[in-house]
Amino acid sequence: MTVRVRFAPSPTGYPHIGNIRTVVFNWLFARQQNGKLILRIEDTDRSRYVADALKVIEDSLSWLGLDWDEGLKRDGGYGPYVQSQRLHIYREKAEELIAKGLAYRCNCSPDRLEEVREAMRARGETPMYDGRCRIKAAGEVPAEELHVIRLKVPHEGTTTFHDLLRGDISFENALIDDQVLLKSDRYPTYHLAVVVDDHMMGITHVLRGDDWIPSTPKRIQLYQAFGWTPPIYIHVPLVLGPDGKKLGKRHGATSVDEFRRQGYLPDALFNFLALLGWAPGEGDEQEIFTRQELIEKFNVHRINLSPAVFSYDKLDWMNGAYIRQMDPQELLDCLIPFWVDAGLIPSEIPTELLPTLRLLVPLVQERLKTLRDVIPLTDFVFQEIKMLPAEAFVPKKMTAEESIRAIRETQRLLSGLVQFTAEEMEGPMRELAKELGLKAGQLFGIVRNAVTGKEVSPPLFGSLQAVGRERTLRRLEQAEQVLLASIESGEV
RNA sequence: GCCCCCAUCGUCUAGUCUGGUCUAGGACACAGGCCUUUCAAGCCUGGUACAUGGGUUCAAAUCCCGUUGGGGGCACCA
Repeated sequence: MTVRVRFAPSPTGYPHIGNIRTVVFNWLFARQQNGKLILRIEDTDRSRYVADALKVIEDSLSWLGLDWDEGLKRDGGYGPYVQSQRLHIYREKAEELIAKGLAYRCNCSPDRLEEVREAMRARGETPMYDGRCRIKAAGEVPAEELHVIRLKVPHEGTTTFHDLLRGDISFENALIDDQVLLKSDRYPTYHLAVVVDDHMMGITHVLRGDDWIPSTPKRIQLYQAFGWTPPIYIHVPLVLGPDGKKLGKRHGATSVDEFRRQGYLPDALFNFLALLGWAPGEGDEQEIFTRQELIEKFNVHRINLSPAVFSYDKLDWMNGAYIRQMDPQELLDCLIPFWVDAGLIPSEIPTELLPTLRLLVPLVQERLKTLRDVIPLTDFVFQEIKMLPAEAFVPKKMTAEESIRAIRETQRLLSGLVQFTAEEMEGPMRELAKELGLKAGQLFGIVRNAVTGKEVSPPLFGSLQAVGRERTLRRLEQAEQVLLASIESGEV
């Protein structure tokens, strides 16, 4: 039997990282089993429809490398894969259940339903439909009138389903609501559509968040009403925010697109997500895996049962690890859009700028946790800096006069270099420190603070080379002016 | 309120099925050190966990029950 799994988002928002982790599991399972991943769009809620959600869903999945075999834009013979294009099927199936006496029309008003639920809540009972229309004679609620169709769930007995990871899970039928199958706008609810589609599309395994467990018995009741065999259920634990609650919009930047914009690499995010709630085990202590390794090692039976908190710290570390192992040219290509977005370089990159960019890459590579980190790390190369206050140019155990002398000697040295490169300047600068009776760190610190405008920067000489001789000398000059002014005003 | 799921370091986890090799292993984060022009990276060292009570057993992180704690669900949303 070919494994067929699906991811069925609804275009009511942008895919967030919790749902995507579940897609990662589905994808891994499908790839490993040589099965198919189907992407189906569940757009049956017209009131919450978000116009560009579909495109963002597609882009997010593609960006993460989560390709699907069938579904949206990829026909596999089971289409259409967009539920709003299958309305006639759901209507037909709902009517079929009415004909079999397993469903009924209900014209209770939303207000009345709310009253009923409220009263039950007040009595400490599980709020559900009281079945007023369930006992009406066939035809009492005319098909032409505004109404919904509900499933007639038995009041006696229990409904049990098997979860691959947790074993049998049972629910009292008396606590299962007479679920609405077809809404008054003639669109199906999730419950009807998902059962009909999963069955008709030959879905073999349903891997989804365990927040769906409580509604699964409704699904089972429907399968029984239709006389179909349910798929194998694999409920995976939820992804929690740092506060221990189900990860969602309230946790801020959780959409896949935001991770992209923040400078996370798709491979790193994928690797991280795969390890959230799953581990290879058997003594395997590896953390960084290629996709191929993940596909080979993945095992649904090893998915954890308890929810996992999403750790930005660990993701940052992993992203940094991926960045460090990148080829410099590849990293440069990834970095350029971030420089452009920050307005540091034009989108049409002048060729004379390329050597500078190439020079910068090895300087920042091991310092980046995210691609976006490159902006604060290198902005001084592309734009004018704000001079630091005089104190920044006077290291401990030094006077302003000594600093001025150090700056002047540095200027002299740098102006005299034949080639303004990191290799050319390092030796002489170390010599200079010695001559001035300074530690290398003291002299370099002054220069760093003057030229980069920061106390933390990439390696100094490469930074100077990137800034260029002319601007380096000018900034040193400005630092000197700051020092002179402070001496005059008696600050230092 | 009712129903369901879950329970090893702060976090992600290995170990649990097939009790002994676990004075509980790894990773992230944290602390200290080395390296060092800053910051990183790298290397070394350190602290921190089997929720709790009762069983079963020669022996329990591992099996059973209760308790507690956490999470989720109870729509004409998915």
